[in-house]
Amino acid sequence: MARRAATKTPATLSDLDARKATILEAVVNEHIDTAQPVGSSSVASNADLAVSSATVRSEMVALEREGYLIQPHTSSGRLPTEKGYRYFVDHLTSGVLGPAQQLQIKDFFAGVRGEVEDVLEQTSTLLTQLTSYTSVVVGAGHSHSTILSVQLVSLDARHQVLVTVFSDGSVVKHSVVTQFDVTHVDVAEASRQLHALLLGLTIGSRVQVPSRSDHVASLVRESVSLLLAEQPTVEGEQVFIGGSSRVADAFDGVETVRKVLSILEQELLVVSLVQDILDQGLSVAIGSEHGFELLSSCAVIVAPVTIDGEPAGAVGLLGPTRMKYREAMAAAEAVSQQLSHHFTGGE
Amino acid sequence: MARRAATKTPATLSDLDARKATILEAVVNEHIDTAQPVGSSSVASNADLAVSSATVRSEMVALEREGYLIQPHTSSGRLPTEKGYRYFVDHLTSGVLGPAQQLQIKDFFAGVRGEVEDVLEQTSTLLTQLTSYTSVVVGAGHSHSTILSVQLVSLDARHQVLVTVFSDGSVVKHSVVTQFDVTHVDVAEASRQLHALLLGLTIGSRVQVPSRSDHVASLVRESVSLLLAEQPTVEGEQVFIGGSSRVADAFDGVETVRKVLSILEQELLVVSLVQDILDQGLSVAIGSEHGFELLSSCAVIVAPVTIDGEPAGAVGLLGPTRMKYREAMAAAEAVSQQLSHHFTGGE
DNA sequence: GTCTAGCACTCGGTAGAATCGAGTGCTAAC
DNA sequence: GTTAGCACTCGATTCTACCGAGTGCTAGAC
Repeated sequence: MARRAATKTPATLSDLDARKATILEAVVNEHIDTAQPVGSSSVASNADLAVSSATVRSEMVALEREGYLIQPHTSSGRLPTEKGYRYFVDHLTSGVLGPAQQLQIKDFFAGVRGEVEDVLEQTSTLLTQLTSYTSVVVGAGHSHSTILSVQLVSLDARHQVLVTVFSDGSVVKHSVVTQFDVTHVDVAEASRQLHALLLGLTIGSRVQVPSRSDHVASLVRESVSLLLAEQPTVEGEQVFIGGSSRVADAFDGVETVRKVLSILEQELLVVSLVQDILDQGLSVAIGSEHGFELLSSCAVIVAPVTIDGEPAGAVGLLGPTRMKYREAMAAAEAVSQQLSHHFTGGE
Repeated sequence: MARRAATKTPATLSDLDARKATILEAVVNEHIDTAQPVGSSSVASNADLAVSSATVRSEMVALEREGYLIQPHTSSGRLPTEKGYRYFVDHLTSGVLGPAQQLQIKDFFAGVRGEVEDVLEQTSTLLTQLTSYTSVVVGAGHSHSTILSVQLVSLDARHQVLVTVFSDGSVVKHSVVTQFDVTHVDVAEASRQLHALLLGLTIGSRVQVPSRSDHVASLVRESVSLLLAEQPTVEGEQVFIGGSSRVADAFDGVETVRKVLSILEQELLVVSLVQDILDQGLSVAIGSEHGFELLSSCAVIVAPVTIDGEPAGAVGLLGPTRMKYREAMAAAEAVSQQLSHHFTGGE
């Protein structure tokens, strides 16, 4: 699934002379603005190259031959191809946010507080407000965190709640149901044993459980298996999606909207999408560059979040391939940095 | 916000003679099927009334005068109005699910297990699969539950996690940040005091906190205020929305899709929407019957979930006003009953 | 009286023709 | 290498005619 762009791009992409590059950039910019095919004359007048439309046209023919542009039909303007967008993005002078947006980010992180989950969720709202695109915030799971505390609480004779606190501050709950009645004393004892047994371990650890057949031992065995059996890779990862209504006006076809929404519904897919892109070392995935067929008309921007230098999640933006890369990338960048700083500095 | 339908309906709605009722029903049924205006001839042939289209026409004129139907323009077929749908729904012979769907529900509840949250989330997926509409599952908050256990866990010198277990099995986490370094001993002592202080209380209770100025007392005060200050009405309520991509094909206009999605994004709104409808004693809210302007082209079906006879949440379905009421209501009904049973019987 | 067959009428939707114009490719001249 | 000029293409728009589904009305049948 991870196969494209990273390998192919450098070789093929950097061989555009200055004028071609300027023209390509102008086409992309205008198309992003207007959503229409771009003609040679508007490029000629628009860009700061002092050449006529005829010259632009012949250059466009070349750009089309090289795969950066396409014509929807003979004698219409040109559109950027995926490759065209890729070149554009790779050669983007990193954008600067407007002062209003900078202020908005600053205010947000100055004022935000509360639980990690709430901060992440509000961050996704912030990103959507900043960019008008659908945003994704992924918080890393606690797979590497150690267990700080384990407690078993009795609801009634056959129902207990297993509460685990991890060193990253996350709390996980498991329901334990027994086939036999247990007393408060049993639960307290099991709780004590579990705490002693699991303290300092991570999810996925193996541990020696008591093999006795009494109630306490059963409780302990059951609890341990519930807790340690979790998939260490994905469990505990948190996804917050903001502004999914924006897909409705980012894409024209109802069918496209449906496809994109159906992906967004599956949080695990979204996590792996973001992770995939990060793994490829990209900050933008355009069209088919990520492996998701259904998102072929989308571009995804990601920016990693770190805590104390350790990867701890990511923020992302999802829009049409003709999204406003410069602004969106700047926003994602700024927010991910602030978020990293927020969690690193002191919560 | 709760004003309509319940009061007005009985007087105005029940005065349709059998033939008008049959015609109205036929119009609604066909429109739901085809999404097109319905003409007199198809009604005449379709329904089991043995009259000509001309007779149907004159009846339709009457139905239009009384507000059950409208003509989009002169000389086209008729559409049901909100009032027409309301009559249709009120006189609906309660539908029966197909055997395949019954089996699907049965299998689902036979196989489902795990945390309450997971069950509710999967239930929303089930509802969407059954009906092809967007589904909503609301789990009641723990506002009336008592506190079973409170525990303060130290992350580092200035960060603690407050973990509270409620009698309904829910677990709530709060982060506590201090301006001063605290020792493990302090935390343990504060934890002990909190447990003693809060055991058996509910959210919103008032409690006497120590007024001393030492670290332990500060920790206790801070924790208590975090925990008890929560809004007892909405906090802790869980919302699971399934199949939001279905709105894309349930409505035609992009603008409508956008509006509906933007509502679904705001979970608190969804909760209050569902709650409103339940409070009105309705099981279906059509068009403007719920107070939400943006959802005026939607119908919402709700069915309450109870645990041991106590209200504990609801399931809902959201679709276009021309949704398949009979099937959708039957599905919501069946699922809510099974869900109630699932949580009542034994988790 | 109630129902229905018949008929003139309305009006949205569709198909085709004409037209427009943005944009192209090509070529000859600079 | 660049550009002005020009014929050409083809989607989009407009206009017209027309079809047909569906209506409302009325006169006659039951």
